[in-house]
Amino acid sequence: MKLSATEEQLMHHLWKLKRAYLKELLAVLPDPKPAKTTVATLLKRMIDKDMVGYELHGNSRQYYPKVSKRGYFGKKLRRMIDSYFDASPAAFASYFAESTKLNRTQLEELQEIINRKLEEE
Amino acid sequence: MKLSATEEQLMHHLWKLKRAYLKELLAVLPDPKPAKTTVATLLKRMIDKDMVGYELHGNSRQYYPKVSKRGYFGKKLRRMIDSYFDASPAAFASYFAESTKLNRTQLEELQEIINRKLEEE
DNA sequence: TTTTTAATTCTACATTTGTAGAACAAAGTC
DNA sequence: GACTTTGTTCTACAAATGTAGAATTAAAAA
Repeated sequence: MKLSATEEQLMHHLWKLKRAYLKELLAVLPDPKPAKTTVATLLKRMIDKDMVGYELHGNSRQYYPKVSKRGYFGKKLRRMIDSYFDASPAAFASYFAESTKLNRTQLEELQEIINRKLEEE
Repeated sequence: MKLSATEEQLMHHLWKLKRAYLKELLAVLPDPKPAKTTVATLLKRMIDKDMVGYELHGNSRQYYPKVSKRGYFGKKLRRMIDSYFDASPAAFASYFAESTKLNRTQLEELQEIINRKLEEE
């Protein structure tokens, strides 16, 4: 299932807070803040999409993400690699490595990670 | 500017064909093919968004992408890195390297690319 | 217990997206 | 010249998205 752009924004806050009441979410939203009913509507839709769950505390709900940020991102990235790199992570990796401006330290760190993976086998 | 999901699909075909008449686009679309007016509508919207241009040949138009696939993808990826990795390409790179299953050869190729970049300075 | 606060549900409406019929036009074919 | 192909524009409409007021409720505070 996919979140709309605005829903995804909200999800980012929820991922950060881990669990939050409506009020707490509203508190962290940047100005101009939407109406509370707007956020409530979004949350309801996200629940319908099974991306958010909640726990009842008294009469109100403490919301939490039902998908991890990593998991959600991973799927998103995979879809992108499928359509833009013909499903080849290696092709994507080489594009990324070529195109991104990483500094020496960052490149060396990457090298480290790859070395570790190579040994790991 | 951003394309909707369906518009993006169509764009992929246009990127592949480079330039195409409506008919040619329809020809490559997978079954079940949409009505020609559907594609025409999408193209018009993409033109409004300045993502597609055309050249008049007789009474009809030869459409072409006004953004490159790489360019469009690059922006998309950057936005994702901004929101999921706090704008740190290095953080993303390390997530990717950790999480993706590349085989030995692919890892070695990556290593190659990184080495080249390191020397390049 | 009256009032306030925080939340929830319902309803509503504008915009964007996905999809396509109807109508019309030009260009090529018979 | 009549017919077919290809394309374009207009109009339309359902679904999804972005946004929020009104009404209602329950808990908390005074």
